[in-house]
Amino acid sequence: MDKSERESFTKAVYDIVKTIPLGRATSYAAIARAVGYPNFSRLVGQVMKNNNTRTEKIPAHRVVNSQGKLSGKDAFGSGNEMQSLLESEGITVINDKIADWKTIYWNPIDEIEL
DNA sequence: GGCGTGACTATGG
DNA sequence: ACCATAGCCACGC
Repeated sequence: MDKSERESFTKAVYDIVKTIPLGRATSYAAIARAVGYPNFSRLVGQVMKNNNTRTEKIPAHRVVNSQGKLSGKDAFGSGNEMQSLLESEGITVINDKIADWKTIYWNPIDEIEL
C-alpha cells in the first residue's frame, strides 16, 4: 500500500465516519469493509487517532470496537471525553461499553446499498 | 529485513 | 466474562 493509496483510504474512512447518524455508532471493522479493505480495521483505528490530534471535524467518538467498547477513549482529552460526547447524543455507556450495542450499531454497508 | 507496538477481530480455554 | 493466541497492516527503530 503506497502513499496515495493510504490517502484515498483515509479519505474514504473520513467520508464514512462523517455519515454516521447522530445517536448511532459503528466499528472499525465495519468501516474497513465499507471502504473495500476488510482486513484494515487496525488502520482505521490509526486514522482515528491521527484525526484526534488534528483539527478535523469527524465524529470519531462514534467509532468503537466490534464489542461496542470505547477502546480509543484514552485518545480523547479528559479521560471520559469520548463517553461524554456519546451520552450527549443519547447513547448510554456502561463500563466503557455502549449499552444495547446491537441496536445502536450502524452498518455503513446498509447505507451504501440503499 | 527483524521486532515490537497499536482506537482491531475471531476463536478457544 | 476474562486471558491467551493467532491473523491482520502500517510505522518506527
